[in-house]
Amino acid sequence: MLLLHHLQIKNENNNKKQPKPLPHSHLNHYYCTMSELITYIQSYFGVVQEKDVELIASLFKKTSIKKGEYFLKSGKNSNQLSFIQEGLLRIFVATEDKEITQWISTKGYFVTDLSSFVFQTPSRWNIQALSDTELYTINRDDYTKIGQLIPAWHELEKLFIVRCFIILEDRIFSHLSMTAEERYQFFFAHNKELFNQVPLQYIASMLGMTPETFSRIRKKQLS
Amino acid sequence: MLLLHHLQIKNENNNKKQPKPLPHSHLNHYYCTMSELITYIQSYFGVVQEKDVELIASLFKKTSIKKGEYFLKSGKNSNQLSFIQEGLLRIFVATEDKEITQWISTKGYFVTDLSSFVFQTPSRWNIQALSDTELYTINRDDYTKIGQLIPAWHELEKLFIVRCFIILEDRIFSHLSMTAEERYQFFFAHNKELFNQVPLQYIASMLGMTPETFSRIRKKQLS
DNA sequence: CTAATTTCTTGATATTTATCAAGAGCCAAT
DNA sequence: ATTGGCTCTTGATAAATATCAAGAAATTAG
Repeated sequence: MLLLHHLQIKNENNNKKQPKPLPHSHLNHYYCTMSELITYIQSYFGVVQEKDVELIASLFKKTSIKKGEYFLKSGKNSNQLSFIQEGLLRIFVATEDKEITQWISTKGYFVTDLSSFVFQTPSRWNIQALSDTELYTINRDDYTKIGQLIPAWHELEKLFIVRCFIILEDRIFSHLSMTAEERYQFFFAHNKELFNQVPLQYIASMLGMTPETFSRIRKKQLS
Repeated sequence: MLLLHHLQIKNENNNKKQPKPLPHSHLNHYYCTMSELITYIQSYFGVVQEKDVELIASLFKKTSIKKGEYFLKSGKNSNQLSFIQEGLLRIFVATEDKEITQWISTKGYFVTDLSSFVFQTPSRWNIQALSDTELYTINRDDYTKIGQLIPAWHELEKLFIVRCFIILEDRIFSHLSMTAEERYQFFFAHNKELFNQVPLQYIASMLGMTPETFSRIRKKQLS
């Protein structure tokens, strides 16, 4: 029941066909959303088996963390994958002298350290709540069960991760081909809402510039 | 037979166990090597089934392309995945005024536009041979067969792609946290050989700097 | 081997971005 | 409402990197 609201099941697309990728959205996704996932599941299985969706949904438990608390600390193993129902999480690395924000995950996205979750290695990132956050969380053992119970799951999962891979390729490309100002503009065009919700210094870091540079570019854009 | 030389099958590790990730090698891989793949297959299946390896190997056909020829042109769909037996391929984007090199794939690596290969969308990259290159190539239909014939293949494939994902995460992080000089040093430390093999301007582009900046940093390092 | 072409280096200069420092604005807790 | 602590802005300056132009070195083609 938990997730059915988000799952948006529609019994269309009766034939099993190759999933289409979403429009190629440079830079504006990272971890992927539940509705994206479901679009995949639908197009992949044809009709989503109601019982399978129920099964998957039942394995996610509602959890929450308060602003400032950590979802994951670097060095720890990640044993959970969460869907953000409401709230914001910042993924960052603390170096000697400063923090580098790798990404900010918002409502509707999945979050985990994929590396740590999959391979059970120490997490490279800290993940901290920027606001009180509600999650639907599945632990690693339960997640493994999905693969055992739904034969085509791994194939689907692969497609999902490839999409994330592509998004990262694009993000690298943005650093090879765009100036700080261009990265700002692009990101702003696709993520306006975020600018009112989180400290701008984190967005600056995520885009690879200092808060001062960010502030100056921002001023220029507003005028 | 084709690939058995590379596959380096060893009938050790008799129990099926969780594959360990390779040491976390920031920035120095992108597409992954056959031996890495096989390490995975081995640890994943426990003992590699000789017949399965034969099967996989038999689907790869030896092909070659001459220096300057294209393995893939942007806009075309990628229908092949290749293992580089010998040679060098440059993955790049041609913009109005310049070319941006996204990566250089060397002997021992797989190469394709993953996005295009998996989703059959137009390739975003050009892939061109920097030298006469020998490949073992599998087409998309045959690749699909592997998944049909070896049930655990998709799970394994997922792990492989997650590894590639992690490498990209690190590469992004290098742009958020390192200067051009630091990126040069890091890359040089891990890829010395490449500096004698390809035009340095391509490495410069790949690291996100101009050839002039690259040249000056290089001079500084040598002295 | 030689000429043509491409690649690399170097210098001068411009632009972009970072750093440091100070103050202003904004929130949140008392 | 007031205080304290963040966060953001702004200015002055420094450092990093890009651009443009020319020539040197290396490579390739004939």
